[in-house]
Amino acid sequence: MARARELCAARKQRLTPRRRQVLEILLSSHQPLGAYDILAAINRDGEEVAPTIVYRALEFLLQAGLIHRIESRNAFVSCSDPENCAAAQFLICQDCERVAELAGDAAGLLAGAQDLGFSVDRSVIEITGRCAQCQQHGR
Amino acid sequence: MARARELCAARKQRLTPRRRQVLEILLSSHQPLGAYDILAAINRDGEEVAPTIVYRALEFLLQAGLIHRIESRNAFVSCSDPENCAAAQFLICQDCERVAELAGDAAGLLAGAQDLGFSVDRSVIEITGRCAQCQQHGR
DNA sequence: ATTTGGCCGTTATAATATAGCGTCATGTCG
DNA sequence: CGACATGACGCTATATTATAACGGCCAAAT
Repeated sequence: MARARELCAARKQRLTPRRRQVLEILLSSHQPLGAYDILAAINRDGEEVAPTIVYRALEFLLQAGLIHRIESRNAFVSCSDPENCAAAQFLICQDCERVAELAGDAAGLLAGAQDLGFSVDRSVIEITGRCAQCQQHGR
Repeated sequence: MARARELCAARKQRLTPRRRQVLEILLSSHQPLGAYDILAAINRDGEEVAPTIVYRALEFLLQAGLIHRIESRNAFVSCSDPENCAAAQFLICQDCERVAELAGDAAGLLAGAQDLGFSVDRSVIEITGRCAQCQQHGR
């Protein structure tokens, strides 16, 4: 969160209270949340806010690289390394629903795309399965 | 399409007329289609069918490995190599909307996940950007 | 002080997806 | 053959996810 502030300040982007609130909710969740989960979290605090508000904050946080969208889940998760989050990869456990973010450059994948003359803008790498822990526990 | 029939026959899966129809629509589109696009294509032929019908056919085709879902687009596309489609990768052009499917095993990515004790079920690899052609044409 | 641009809030609606139930077809087994 | 099980289909309804369009407010720049 402190880093998020610094990053935004450095880039002259405004990390407004609303945006902070949404980021805070995502940071303190240890699993991905849907937009309407975030909405519910806000409204649980007594506010009565519309979806569009949440989506706008999410859009900002996404473009700022502070969060990621898990496409295969329609969900959002805070980025573990905002300074350096160009090409994140996720391991998503079907059982415990936890998401691990792998850093690193997707090996040669993006390079391969660029070899084909393709100019990469954004990559989505999501691997679904069962984590080691859930396999052990036979869940 | 012929191969789809063979595959289903070999596996004792029923490629019913409805499923064939949906697959046919996807095969003859050279870009990904949303479920409601497919629905519209069916209804254009004079039928009056509900979304649920399309989603059911899509679900079957997905699990049969005959089509893929493009998660970042909520869209579906026929698989270019159904015999061998465990881990597809897509290059998605923002300008022309075309999707190229790369075969191959995602380099060491999946192996890397497995090294962590993660048992892989399904992988989504979608790279968005601009294809060589669209870059040239300055679109 | 005025303008400008960005953010917020409101209302409404669009787009995507699923639930639940009854029926009919197909295949199985006595 | 007939009874039954299974899976596919179709219908109605509804849930979930996401965006459009407009106006007000406030902070920063002029």
